[in-house]
Amino acid sequence: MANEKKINYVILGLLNHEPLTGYEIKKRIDHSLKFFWSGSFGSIYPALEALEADGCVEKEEESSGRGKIIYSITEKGRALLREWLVKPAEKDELRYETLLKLFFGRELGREGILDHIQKFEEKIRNELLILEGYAANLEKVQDEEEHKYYLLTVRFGIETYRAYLAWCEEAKAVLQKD
Amino acid sequence: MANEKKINYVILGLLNHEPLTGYEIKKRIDHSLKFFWSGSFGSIYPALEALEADGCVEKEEESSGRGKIIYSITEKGRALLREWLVKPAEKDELRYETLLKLFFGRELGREGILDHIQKFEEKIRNELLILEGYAANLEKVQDEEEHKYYLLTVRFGIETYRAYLAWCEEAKAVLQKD
DNA sequence: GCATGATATATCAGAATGATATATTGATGA
DNA sequence: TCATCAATATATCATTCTGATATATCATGC
Repeated sequence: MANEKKINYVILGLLNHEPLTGYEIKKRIDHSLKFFWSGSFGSIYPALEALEADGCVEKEEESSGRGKIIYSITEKGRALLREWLVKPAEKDELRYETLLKLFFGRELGREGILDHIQKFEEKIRNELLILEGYAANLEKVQDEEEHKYYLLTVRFGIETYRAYLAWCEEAKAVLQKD
Repeated sequence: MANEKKINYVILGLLNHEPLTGYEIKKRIDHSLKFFWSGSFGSIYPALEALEADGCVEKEEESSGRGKIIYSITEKGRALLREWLVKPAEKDELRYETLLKLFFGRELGREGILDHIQKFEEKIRNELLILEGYAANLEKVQDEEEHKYYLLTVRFGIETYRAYLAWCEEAKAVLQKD
């Protein structure tokens, strides 16, 4: 089969912490999971419907207001989540357009490639600051057991990004010495 | 628009170095680009047909033998490649299922998470050896201008993977001290 | 001669993206 | 008071891409 709908497990994992609307799930993905996962509305909403039809999540529709739909995980959903969690990770994938352009760099030339590296470096530097902020918070507030795991993913990001920045310096040096 | 067919530029970039069949393109992606890009037959063959209809590549069909189709880039194709190369990279994305499972680690527990980290570490260790082999070769044989850029992408992989391994040690230490 | 693995092209269901459409709520400030 | 704008919220769809499968040929070793 083609990929086994990873979005389902993302949703179940997030709902396992607290009930959420589809919109809030998207926000969690874009903030907390941002550095190692992504997801769009176009996959979230249909997946929520399918999970509900399957009995893995329950919905509670707000009758008043704008009628937002709050989902929570069921015991069946939690079982499905656990089943996936114990299985070995299938795919860890890095997909960097910057590196693709760098690989074909001869056609673009030294200056163009230096531009790409420059932009990459700036983006990483900004995101590193954000990650360091997260880490500082998580190190202070260790009230929930989850935080230990959250902090480990943040630490992964920090160490990776520092390695990226070191590489940027090296790459610039290589390209600048003619 | 939904993503602008990156596979086109991968194909043009590879053909810009030498004429190739669809099958050979897939091999190049799986070996040379493996650490930062991927691509499937299901996207390569249709893309080659479309690029040919567009005049960006030319095909030469082997009349004898199994009738393999060798594609080469045209001037129009090279122009399209250059046009894309100068544009800033749109998306650099990391998508690690291992980190996703780690983030939801509370539900799985310490032992299960240590298993995932162990497997991740082994995979990275193996791939690092391969990358170091590539680097050694590329450092020796600097006969083509391309090699400078190839080496930079390999160096990126090496430094990143070393950071991953350092993180693995840290993560195991954090989880093992109860 | 024949099994096996590599080469080679092709197709397709299913998954996911990114864009767009629509409507409501809350906050700002003129 | 009320206009405006950003954030909240759900939904849909064309396009892209994956991963699997099908089919056939070529090269190699036994």
